[in-house]
Amino acid sequence: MTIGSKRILSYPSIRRMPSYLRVLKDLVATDQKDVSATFLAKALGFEPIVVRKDFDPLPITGKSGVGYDIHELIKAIEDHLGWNNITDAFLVGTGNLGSALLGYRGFEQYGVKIVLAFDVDPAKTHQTINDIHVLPIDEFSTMAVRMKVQIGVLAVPAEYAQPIAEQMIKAGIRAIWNFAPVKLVVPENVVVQNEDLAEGLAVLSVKLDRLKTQSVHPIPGDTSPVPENETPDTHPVP
Amino acid sequence: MTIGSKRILSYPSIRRMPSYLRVLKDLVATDQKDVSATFLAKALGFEPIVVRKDFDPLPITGKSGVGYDIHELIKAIEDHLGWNNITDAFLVGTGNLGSALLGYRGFEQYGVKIVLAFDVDPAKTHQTINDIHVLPIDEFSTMAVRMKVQIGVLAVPAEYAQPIAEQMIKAGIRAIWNFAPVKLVVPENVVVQNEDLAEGLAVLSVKLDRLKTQSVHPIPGDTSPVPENETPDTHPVP
DNA sequence: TAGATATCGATGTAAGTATATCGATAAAAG
DNA sequence: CTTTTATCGATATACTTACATCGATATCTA
Ligand SMILES: NC(=O)c1ccc[n+]([C@@H]2O[C@H](COP(=O)([O-])OP(=O)(O)OC[C@H]3O[C@@H](n4cnc5c(N)ncnc54)[C@H](O)[C@@H]3O)[C@@H](O)[C@H]2O)c1
Ligand SMILES: NC(=O)c1ccc[n+]([C@@H]2O[C@H](COP(=O)([O-])OP(=O)(O)OC[C@H]3O[C@@H](n4cnc5c(N)ncnc54)[C@H](O)[C@@H]3O)[C@@H](O)[C@H]2O)c1
Repeated sequence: MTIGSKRILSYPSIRRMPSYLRVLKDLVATDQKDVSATFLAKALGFEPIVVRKDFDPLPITGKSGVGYDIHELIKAIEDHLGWNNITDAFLVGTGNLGSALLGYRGFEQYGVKIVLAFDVDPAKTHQTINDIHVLPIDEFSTMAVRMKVQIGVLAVPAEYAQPIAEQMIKAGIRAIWNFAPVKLVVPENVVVQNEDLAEGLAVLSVKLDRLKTQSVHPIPGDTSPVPENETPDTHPVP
Repeated sequence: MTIGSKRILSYPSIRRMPSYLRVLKDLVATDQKDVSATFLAKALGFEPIVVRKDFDPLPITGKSGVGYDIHELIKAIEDHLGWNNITDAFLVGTGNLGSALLGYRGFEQYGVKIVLAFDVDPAKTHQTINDIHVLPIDEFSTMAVRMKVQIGVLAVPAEYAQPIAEQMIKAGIRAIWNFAPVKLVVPENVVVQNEDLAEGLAVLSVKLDRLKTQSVHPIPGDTSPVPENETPDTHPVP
């Protein structure tokens, strides 16, 4: 059973990688050279076993009794996610959410940089938000083709999401980060990642409900102070 | 094996519920009375089996050859999620993301209404965003206690997330929707839902990478037009 | 140097999800 | 009224993910 040894991260693993990166990058400032799975687990609220499993497919190896080399680990993760060289992205829809995204400097840490934005509303175009120019949507295709941009961020109202997605794809976009609560219909050679905030809200509601109903039967001699409470995410390979 | 029949939705199911709700509410406008799992599956890109499994724990039943009663289904979902009577929430941090969330009218559809916001920056307080008042953070506790608010939305910079969370909890907050990329340490009787956009970005990166490398070996006689491309989320009960 | 402690990596188990199959039922079509 | 089609619901299977155990190895301490 050694055929094609598993060098592919599962989606749950992939989702945890940004968290690891954050902690690891904080550690770089320290004089530490190595970090243990136990340490990362505690910092992030996972189980140490999960951490080691997550790193298992990466082309690195930890040392017993020591842990993983921090720099090696960071490099391995960034390599796997393709975050070493930052990829340019275009954003469409500079409304509430779109301009929040533009105002966020954090994405560059994750390999993506929004370099141009577009909107249909003349009141919003021909200005800059956080140093990013906002152009009329008509110029999207020209610019996308010229700059060979492959990632598009979709932050328009639901009813315009599909047509804008199609326009993106025609202009060469291969990956769409979709914030509109709509299932986009796209060709096979285009990937979509839907970001639906309502999912998290639904989970929160249910957790709160279940918390209340279960606390009707309180744990006998328990007044422990500071545990945790997380909700993860998983998924099979499409 | 009928002891305590499974009336509990899995987390993946819970995450799909908002999508169902959206489609169902659109259907209400129609004159349709029933909807089949097949229809919902097609509309959302799931498998019909998944849809039926998702509805199985709900206290409703579909009719063979017909489907589910739309109104019954909506009610069952909203009941389960506790979204029938809207719950008030407070938001802290009216920066880029926070004000985007305030500008969004959609959350009420999911049982949560942000009724007050708070910030530490005097330049941002004592104004309204989308008709929601922004107060100084010092007033949080008083207002939370007075209004018996149980849900807090955290949209402050990472370094302030933990202290603000603690302040929320002292004021009676039981559920925190956390947008800061930080693991919050909270007591057992408080639930946290972390919303980490980087997760989705990580998934998108990998999907794009895998798309490119696999397309080196194109599927032989395949030029099918409009398939799909989704990435779901799952998780075990804490 | 010897012993205690921490940690990895491999292997195995359990839990949770997704998917397939099939009989029964309801509506529509002939 | 009979046949066809669509659909649910139950059961079974496969797959993915999380979790547990244990031996081996490295570091630290006495
Ligand atoms: N704001 C939030 O917190 C939030 C939360 C969850 C989901 N969403 C989703 O994100 C999307 C955007 O939300 P928002 O609150 O920013 O809405 P918004 O109305 O504030 O912004 C939408 C922007 O898209 C622009 N636009 C409209 N049609 C366009 C077109 N054809 N081409 C280019 N630009 C166009 C508008 O001019 C506007 O600037 C929506 O689909 C919404 O459902 C938003
Ligand atoms: N903007 C995005 O697109 C985005 C994306 C992902 C994650 N986030 C996360 O969301 C959080 C907010 O991001 P942002 O872009 O809105 O940042 P921001 O700096 O624009 O806004 C932060 C707000 O919090 C306020 N604040 C600071 N300390 C406070 C305190 N002690 N009490 C009350 N208010 C306080 C500030 O005054 C400011 O208004 C951050 O943790 C960020 O990492 C943002």
